[in-house]
Amino acid sequence: MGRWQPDSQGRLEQAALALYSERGFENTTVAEIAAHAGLTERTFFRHFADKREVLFWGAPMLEGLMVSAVEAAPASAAPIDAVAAALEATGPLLEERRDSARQRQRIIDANADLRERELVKLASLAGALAGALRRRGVGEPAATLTAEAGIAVFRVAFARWVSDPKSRDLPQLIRDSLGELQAVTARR
Amino acid sequence: MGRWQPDSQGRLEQAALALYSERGFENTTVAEIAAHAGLTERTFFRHFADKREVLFWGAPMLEGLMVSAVEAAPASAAPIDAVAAALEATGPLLEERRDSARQRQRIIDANADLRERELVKLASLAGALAGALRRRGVGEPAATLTAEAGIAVFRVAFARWVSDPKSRDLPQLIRDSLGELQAVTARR
DNA sequence: AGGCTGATGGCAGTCACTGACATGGCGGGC
DNA sequence: GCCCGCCATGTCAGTGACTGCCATCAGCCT
Repeated sequence: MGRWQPDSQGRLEQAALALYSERGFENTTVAEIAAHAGLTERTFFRHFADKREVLFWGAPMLEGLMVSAVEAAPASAAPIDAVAAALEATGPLLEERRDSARQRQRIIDANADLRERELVKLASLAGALAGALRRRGVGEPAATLTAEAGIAVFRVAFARWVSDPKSRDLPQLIRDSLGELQAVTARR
Repeated sequence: MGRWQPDSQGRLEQAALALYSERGFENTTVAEIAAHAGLTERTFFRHFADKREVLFWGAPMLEGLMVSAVEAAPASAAPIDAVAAALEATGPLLEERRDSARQRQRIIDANADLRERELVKLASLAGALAGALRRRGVGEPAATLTAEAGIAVFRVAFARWVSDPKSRDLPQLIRDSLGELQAVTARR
């Protein structure tokens, strides 16, 4: 038997989610999270850069998924369609974790600091998408604008998917939202 | 003569800008800012909610300006055109303060926490624009998508305006960026 | 004159986060 | 089979952002 219990990071994450849900993010101290995981405060900060980051553990994976999807899109695809494919590519991953996504979103929505951090992650996603587009030869500011518009579509679709318990699946909501964006930005 | 020097808030702001510029946001303590303004740390927090907020003092004014412009747009204007008018309406205000806008942006760009707060302010702008659109009868998700797309356009245009010392004026950059967005999101 | 107000000071406390150093199983090399 | 270095964790002291509470006191109002 090892000197330490296994999966410290996972235990910290579980403890944090439970406490944030029960008493709210602000009313939970890092020391409490660590104690519930059988660890110390100092160890928490070795696994997570700060108290908020526990909730955004999966962001880099999502980012990688989207970037791969842009890269996998046929060279003939228009930038906006490559981005649409990237957004839809997150469908299976998220559908599979719909319940935990919903719990996580409740926690985030209840606290301004967490909403702030969420914006950073979405901005990072937009930056990664824009970079992937530039690697396809898309220039600036087209790459940034396409990526930002895509993230706006994703936000709208994701919000609906999370809030409505019997909404359609995420890729369909993404396609719908993209259609709305195109209708709304169309030149007359 | 009053018991206190006048314009505490202004003195705090000036001291903060100077110190953030000289030694960076992270290497400046609130106590130092307060001391430079001839006040105490406690008073700083009576004027600004937190250490970052000093730099985002003008955001509510910008928000009000944009909302008024949406309200002033003719009822016949399409949502995207009302938003475009709102973005362009910030031109005079910002052109007038181009130098301080540039200094402020250098400070923000140099620090992750400040970039994070900037995202909050932009999201707040988007929310206010979306609300103004809904009051014009625009439904959801069209209102949110139009507002978010507009803010993306503003970000791109503002970044160019700030970074390029001899760029065209802001309203023109906004019109150009909007044109690019429309080109990039157009249905084939 | 007396009392009220509003901006500020002073102070103690909490908590997020950091750096430096100690500890001790475990796995690898010999 | 023993030693040694690694590495995850513990321990501790410190800094700095932010808050609540109460004191102060010039100016204003009555």
